[in-house]
Amino acid sequence: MKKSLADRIEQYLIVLISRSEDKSIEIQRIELAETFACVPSQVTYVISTRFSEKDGYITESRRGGCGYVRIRKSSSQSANSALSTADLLTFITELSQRQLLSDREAEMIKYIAINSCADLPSEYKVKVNSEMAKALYKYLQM
Amino acid sequence: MKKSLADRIEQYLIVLISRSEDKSIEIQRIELAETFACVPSQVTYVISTRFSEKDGYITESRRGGCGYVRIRKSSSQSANSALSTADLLTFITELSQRQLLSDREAEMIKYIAINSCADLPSEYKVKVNSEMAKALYKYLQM
DNA sequence: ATATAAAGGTCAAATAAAGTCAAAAAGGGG
DNA sequence: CCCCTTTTTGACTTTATTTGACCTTTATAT
Repeated sequence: MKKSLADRIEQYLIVLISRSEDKSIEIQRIELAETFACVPSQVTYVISTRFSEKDGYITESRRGGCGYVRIRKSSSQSANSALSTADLLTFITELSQRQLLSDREAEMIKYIAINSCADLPSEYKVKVNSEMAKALYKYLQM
Repeated sequence: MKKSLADRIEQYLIVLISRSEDKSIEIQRIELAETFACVPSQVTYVISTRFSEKDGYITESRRGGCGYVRIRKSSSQSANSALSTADLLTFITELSQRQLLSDREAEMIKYIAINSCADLPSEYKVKVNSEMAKALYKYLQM
């Protein structure tokens, strides 16, 4: 499947969020646009179509000099039932840091996590993500 | 009996599906129409008359830039999708036999596969399974 | 204070697909 | 030949993405 530019930017941001300490990132719209060689409003488009409140994210921004866009995983729901893809990736990274997963295993499972529910309706996506985390956790306990 | 255009397109798609790793293909309607030198809606016609749910297929699509039509052979009709999950497990076993996965990796991924979509509506379960197979396959190619 | 530069925001147009629907054409059986 | 079903076509609709022109906000230099 050929990925659209919007899809690629989305994945990039998801990975960044998952790698972040506190499940939140701060980017510069212009910089990201340069990275992907596109117009800045493309970034705005991606954020508004894929990182909305409905998708479980909260965004803030500031204009002017030293402006930024912050995307944060809204933690309200992350307790038990719903896990964003970024959360799941973070979780996998943690397992790897605790040496419960090898680097290769972590990478592979991340790849699976990103792709296997990529275009599921978001209420199911968060569910699969959280089940996947649970399964992984349980498997490694045994 | 002369074969109609619709028949030829049907055959073509059936071959593509049968050759695919996970019994699912993703096409671009316009592209296929060009291949057969016909109007795009001819493709829609073929899909709706020969690849319907009743025929044992599930289709999804997306409009707009980088749009696609995905056709998937649904491995079990409505009852339960144990078979489809079984297919995925078989596939994972094969990867392990071909030494693309270690024993531990195969076991772990099987465990995840079984649990992560256990109580999803079956049309989505089948889909996650097939995406998972596809992701695995693609990851190991890299 | 004010001006200016440096962000980000908005919105609509352009482009790229796919879907719908009904009319026209083509077959096939009686 | 006539009627019915299937196929073929194309005009129009809907949805998604990409691009760019113009607007607003904020920090900083004068």
